[in-house]
Amino acid sequence: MASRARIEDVAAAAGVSIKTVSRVMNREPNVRPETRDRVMQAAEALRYTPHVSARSLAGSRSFNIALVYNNPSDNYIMGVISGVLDACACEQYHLMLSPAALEPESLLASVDELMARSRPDGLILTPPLTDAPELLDRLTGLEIPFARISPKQARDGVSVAMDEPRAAEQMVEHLVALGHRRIAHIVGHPAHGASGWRLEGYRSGLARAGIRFDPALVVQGAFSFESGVIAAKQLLDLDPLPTAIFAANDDMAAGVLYVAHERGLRLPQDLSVCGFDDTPIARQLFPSLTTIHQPTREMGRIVTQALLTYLRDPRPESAYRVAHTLMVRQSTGRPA
Amino acid sequence: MASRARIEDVAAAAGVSIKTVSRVMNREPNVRPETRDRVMQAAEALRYTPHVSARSLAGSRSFNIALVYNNPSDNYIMGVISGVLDACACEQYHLMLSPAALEPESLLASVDELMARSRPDGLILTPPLTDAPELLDRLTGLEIPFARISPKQARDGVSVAMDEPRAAEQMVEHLVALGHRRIAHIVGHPAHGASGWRLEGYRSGLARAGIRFDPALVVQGAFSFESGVIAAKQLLDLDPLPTAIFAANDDMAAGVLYVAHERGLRLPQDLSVCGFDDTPIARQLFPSLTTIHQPTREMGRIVTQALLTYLRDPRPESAYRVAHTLMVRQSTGRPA
DNA sequence: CTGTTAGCGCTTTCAA
DNA sequence: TTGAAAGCGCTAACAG
Repeated sequence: MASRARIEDVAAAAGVSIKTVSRVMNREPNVRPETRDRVMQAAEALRYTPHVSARSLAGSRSFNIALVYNNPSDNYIMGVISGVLDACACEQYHLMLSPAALEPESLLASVDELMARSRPDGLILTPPLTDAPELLDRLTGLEIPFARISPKQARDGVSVAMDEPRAAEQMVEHLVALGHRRIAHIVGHPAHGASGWRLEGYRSGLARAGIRFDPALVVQGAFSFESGVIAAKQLLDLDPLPTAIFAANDDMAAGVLYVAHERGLRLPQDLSVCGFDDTPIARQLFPSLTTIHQPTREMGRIVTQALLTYLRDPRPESAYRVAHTLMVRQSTGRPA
Repeated sequence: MASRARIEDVAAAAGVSIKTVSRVMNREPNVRPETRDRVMQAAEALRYTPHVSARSLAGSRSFNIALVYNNPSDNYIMGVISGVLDACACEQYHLMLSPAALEPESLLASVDELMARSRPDGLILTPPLTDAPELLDRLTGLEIPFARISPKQARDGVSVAMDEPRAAEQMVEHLVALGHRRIAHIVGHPAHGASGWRLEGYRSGLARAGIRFDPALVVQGAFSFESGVIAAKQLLDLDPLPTAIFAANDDMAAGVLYVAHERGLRLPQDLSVCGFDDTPIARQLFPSLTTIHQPTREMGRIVTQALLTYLRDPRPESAYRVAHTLMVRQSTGRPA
């Protein structure tokens, strides 16, 4: 590979000093438009790309942001990653991946390691790390900016979230409209804010339909397929059976479908099932799953844009909200 | 954050020159063990971590490797990523993600962009990019080292793969042992080497069992759920029906299950179905899917270790092989 | 609005 | 086996 053009080559070609080139490349003010154009042309002609390490060393920022995650769902993380990369591409930032443990000790250890090695300019936290108090305290202490996806507890700083209670409520409304009254709910993992919000939406959905809340119809799960299987067995041992089961995510809903099939129930005639998130599995199950679409990629993109903006110009408030969509498929229908 | 220790701090603490510290940190020879120990202790005491940008600028390597991917399966990519990160962590390398298009023009454009911005020291290619001729030619021209996961066509350089034909053959053996003779196959996407290997294994499995190859039982798919649905409909319109369908991946097998359920077939009594890859969906479908486990994380780890080794000491040959596992679950059984 | 100078923290080259 | 000096390519602080 022919050695790349350097800033001084561009400066020479444009007949200016390297500092002026630097100004243009960094979109700093105080450059005459005419000069700017000349520099831009020279840069393009030489196919000049600033050397990240040199910028980083001289400017003491790394142009890295890190995504700290601990989430069993590959689809969720890949969605977020795609969005983060979309936003990074626009601003010449790079993404560092940082899988982390949940236990405070090793979580903090891996974050310290990350800070030492990658020296990111900012972090993005995914649930449930988004609400890990030790982590938030550490980052605050380090004075490193971070952005949070779907945080349970509000704080100053950058965040993005769906209106999860409302989405869950709409799911219940959908079931009620089909004629269901005996609607069960499988709660998600307690560490995730989403579990509480979805339960909350479930309850308010029932309340709005004038259906009494029945604790026997609410079972604790953990967002995993296996936890859905266990919860489904418990719910399908009830007498009378619920006519619908609303699982707090798609994986648990898959567990419900599994048990329902094992027991020979016809879906959705004998039992309606719905999930949450709209992961690819929702389309691939039989019957295909009614669920709430969570726009993970968009969330990743928005929260990253907001973080990068924040890095330039910190403002205390920037909580973004994204829209969800109810995806009605084959797993919900009128009760027999 | 208190400013981090620099190499000169370590040098001062250990009573040596910064060059000696540099030698120790880079595991270069020509340092007395005693001196080395002293430096190591000082480094540890000061919690010294070399500044990546400074190393990169001075040493003209980036300590980045890039993963170039274009693969619809989140699980596959996340598996590989996890393995790559495992290997990177050991050697202080960083991973840059580079989603790419399949069309040669934009593929090359995004790779050029990657090279300009991240200046990776090496690349890792996933299928089907692993076999994109334009890409391989470009990288060879640039003289940038790359490693290939599951390459279709052998070349010099680093690679890792499973024995896919043998795995597919074993799957057929499993079906034959259950008593199946009329075994259909859904072929994967033509751009992937895996499609050919799995078809090859299917054919040799039949041959070894003395079963005549019947072209009517082989249908083209594309590795997607939808393509599996279409192929399944075609196969299940046959008369007589096949007693088993071997899909070249799990997503297509999910499509087969879907159609089988729609048609009221009992599984596995009326039809055995099996897939390939052992993605999470294999456990979550009903009935759970017999499949071949592909160790994506291990593949990512091995190919990265090999690439990093190659960067230090290029050798023409380093093709690694990983083991697969037949996962027998509920979707295969004796034909009625 | 533009240019000059001095580093950023490390590796390299060469000398000791 | 060790060290001194000279950059790597860029930005920051200041001067014009």
